[in-house]
Amino acid sequence: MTVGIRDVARAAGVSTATVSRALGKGPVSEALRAQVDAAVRATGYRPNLSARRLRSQTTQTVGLIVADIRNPFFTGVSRAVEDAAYGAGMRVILCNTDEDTARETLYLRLMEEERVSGVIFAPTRATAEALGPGDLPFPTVFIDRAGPPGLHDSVVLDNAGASAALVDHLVAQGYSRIGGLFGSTSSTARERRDGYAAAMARHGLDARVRAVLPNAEAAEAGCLSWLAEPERPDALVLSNGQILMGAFRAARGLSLRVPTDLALAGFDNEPWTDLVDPGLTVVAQPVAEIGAQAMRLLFERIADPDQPVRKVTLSGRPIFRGSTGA
Amino acid sequence: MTVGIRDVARAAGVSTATVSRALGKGPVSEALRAQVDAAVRATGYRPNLSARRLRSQTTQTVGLIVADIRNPFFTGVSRAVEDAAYGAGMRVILCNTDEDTARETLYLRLMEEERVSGVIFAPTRATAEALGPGDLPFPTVFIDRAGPPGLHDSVVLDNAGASAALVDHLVAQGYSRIGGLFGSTSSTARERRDGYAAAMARHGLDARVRAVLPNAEAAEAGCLSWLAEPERPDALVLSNGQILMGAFRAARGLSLRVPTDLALAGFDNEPWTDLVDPGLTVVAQPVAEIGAQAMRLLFERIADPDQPVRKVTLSGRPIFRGSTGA
DNA sequence: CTGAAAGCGCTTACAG
DNA sequence: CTGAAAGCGCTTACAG
Repeated sequence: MTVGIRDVARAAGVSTATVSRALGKGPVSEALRAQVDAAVRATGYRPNLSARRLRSQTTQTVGLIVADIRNPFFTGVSRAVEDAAYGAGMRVILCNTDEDTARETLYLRLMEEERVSGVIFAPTRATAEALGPGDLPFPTVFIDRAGPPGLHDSVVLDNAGASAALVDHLVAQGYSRIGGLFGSTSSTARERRDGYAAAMARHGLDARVRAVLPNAEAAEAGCLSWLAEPERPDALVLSNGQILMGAFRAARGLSLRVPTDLALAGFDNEPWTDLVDPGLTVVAQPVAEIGAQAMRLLFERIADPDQPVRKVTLSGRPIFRGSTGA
Repeated sequence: MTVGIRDVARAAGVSTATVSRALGKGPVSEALRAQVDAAVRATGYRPNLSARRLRSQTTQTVGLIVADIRNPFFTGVSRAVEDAAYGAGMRVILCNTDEDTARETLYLRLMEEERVSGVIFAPTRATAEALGPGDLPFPTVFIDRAGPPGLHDSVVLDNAGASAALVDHLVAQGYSRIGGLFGSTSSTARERRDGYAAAMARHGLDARVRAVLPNAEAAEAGCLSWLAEPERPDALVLSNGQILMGAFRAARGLSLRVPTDLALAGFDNEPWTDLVDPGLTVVAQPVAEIGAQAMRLLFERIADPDQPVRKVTLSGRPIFRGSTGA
């Protein structure tokens, strides 16, 4: 009932081999190609991709495993990855782990069973550290989170530098009791924390660090208790857009005036950050560039599996707004 | 070099048929199953899904085609769909059309080539109206946008009712020059427009309707020119979260005070809508419920392709905030 | 419960 | 340029 390549061949009066060549890039005479095209249209033939993949031993597929698809950072990266993939004639399988190591394992296994050409992966810190170079049976590029040095290709932000820029700015604005709230699951959050701590030390200030799960709800709860303490910070550095949102909610819940009572500075230039009052100071990440570079590294790794490991570090762009008195 | 089912069979001292049965639900003795499990672990075997799909003639895959993955409405729906799918042992292929009919055609074709079990689809109005019941070679459930009555299963919001509730509320708050800005590509936007117009007529007020592409940039530009006109509205109904954001930006750009100079009421209870000042009155959509119902309809349609067409209509929940003087 | 054999729908050497 | 034939890695009647 469903039409196969044999039906097309019969309708065109040629062999299945010729149909296959006409559909692909094989050498076929103009006359036969026209017959095949007509037969394809007449029969409504659609090639079976499972059969094609099995036979040709190439899936033309890349996997993209992100930590949180609701996070606009990953939405932006995934669009760039998809654009690059479709431009190269590949499709992408998108998976979302919710920062859960069990789901990471599950999806890594799925990628293997799908026989993907390669994977772009934003791993939790736990998984990044557990994974040796030989543990992944396909070329892999880490994004947003690099893992231990030298093991995997990666595209990341200069996290320490970006954190330091925020601290320098806050100090210049006159703040000194500057706290830092960072995600607990990613190496990126850790780098941002370390960059914050180094900058604080450079200014001769005490680092005040806390960790939360990187979502708005957890961040709000963490800030509500922290900001109720007598020794509360007069400024906060927040390690991503979700945590920044939670902090902003907490400040509002406690009726703290921003930036007078509390300054806020974070990551990710999400659309809402300049919609609130005051606008929020953030480091904008080059999401499209991150996705595009990741695909480039992946393709080059697929083409030459034995080349040395590469790490691309991109700079963030600080945007100073009212939340830090700018 | 890559290990196949024959290698596992050899290692376990059984036939490939037994390995296949042990991995699936076939009848196998406990002893042999244990041998197979050990051999799978020893060899690191991963089944080839392309081969499995080709041979078993079932892909265990559903397609999800959304109009804009950056829109939190679709992100929310897709999470619900994925949860339901994985719970049923199926995977999902997610595609994003950007409201572009050419990409809709492309992805519909991809779904066919992937031999998906079924598709959940948020079509543009143009595509929904062009598609007869026989034009889709797989079971399909429309979400967010129903298309012409009686042709396809669908899960939608009571759009007209929700629009009317916003108009009634604005009238009760004392507004009368109430304009409506609606997306130009979806049947949903059209229903919201019609519900708005009917409610305005019921109140004896003139409807003032404009259309834009459903993204924040286009909406902001449209509002900037509209609100600069002498006969400008004193309140706006906006047909989705992106358009609402554009309108809010325009009001700020023109230094209009909300709700004194201009009231705003829209759709989609996105996290930022209660973060801005004043908070924005919106109709919250039951995104998780929409996704779950769509999967339910799809599974039932797959199980019984000849059952009558069904349409599930869900109610929105109005949330009144400061942007309408509430 | 188990194995030998056929075959899912394609692509690709191999001959011509 | 074209066709006949083999085979990708599985699953599933068919016998036993």
